[in-house]
Amino acid sequence: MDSLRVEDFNLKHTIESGQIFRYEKIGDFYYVVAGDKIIKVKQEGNELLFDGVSEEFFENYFRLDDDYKKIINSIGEDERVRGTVEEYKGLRLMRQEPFECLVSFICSSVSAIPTIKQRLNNLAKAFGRPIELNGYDSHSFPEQIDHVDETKNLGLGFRAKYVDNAFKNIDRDWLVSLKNTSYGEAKQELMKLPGVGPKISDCVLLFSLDFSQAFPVDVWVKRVMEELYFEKQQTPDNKIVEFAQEHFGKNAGYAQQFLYHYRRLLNQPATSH
DNA sequence: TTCCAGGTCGTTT
DNA sequence: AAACGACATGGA
Repeated sequence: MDSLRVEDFNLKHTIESGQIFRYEKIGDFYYVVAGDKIIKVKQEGNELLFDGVSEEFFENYFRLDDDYKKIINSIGEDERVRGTVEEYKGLRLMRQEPFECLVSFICSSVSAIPTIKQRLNNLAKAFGRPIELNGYDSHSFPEQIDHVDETKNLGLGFRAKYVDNAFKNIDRDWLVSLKNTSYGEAKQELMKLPGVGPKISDCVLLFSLDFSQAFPVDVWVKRVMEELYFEKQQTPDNKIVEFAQEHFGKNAGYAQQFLYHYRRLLNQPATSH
């Protein structure tokens, strides 16, 4: 068991804010599956205790390199966001592996989070390999999949063809190389992929490719933005993105994550996961 | 039973 | 350019 001291870090809010889906809480520990690794982690005050991955991997995955104070000061200039930052202080963006992130969010469209988690676990069970840590069993994210036909009931629905295409046709290195382009160009490139529109693109850009200005607009973000910034008037998603990036600046994506988390918990008090 | 969920696509105005 | 219905599935 390794440990790291952290400041302004809240593990619960970070893991349970809809960025990742394949995690389970058992006792005080979260078991997070990322790629072919299981990360076992719990927080005790300003200390994170973890097992299953190197310190280097851990710091990268949880973006401990972010200048958090600077980021929340910046987005907190807006008083509505400042309220959510105070309530959920320590919520961090994570840095996922791009291809796994892309497939995860292709699987996410018009679905509730428990359903998405189930789908990804089905996919891993069918095409990944067994992995284990301290008695916790799971399956790695697949390298490749066979054709996802209807007989294999993974619950993917109409997304099956998009997932199939992603595994067959996306060059992993090309995906990573989008980091070296501009936000606008990277988004355009991602949107050429079948099943990938502006929202999923922004999720991949924000959660895996370090574009912190990306501002994914799902039903919750749309709701909270219209309530707080558009006088409850229906507003097209692209107008919301445009406004947010202008209003919140280069860390708009961080503001988005606080607003999403805040608004979703308004509707689902206590129960969580 | 109906409604909704971290949307996107093809078609029609 | 914007609006609209279809698309699968599971949980409340």
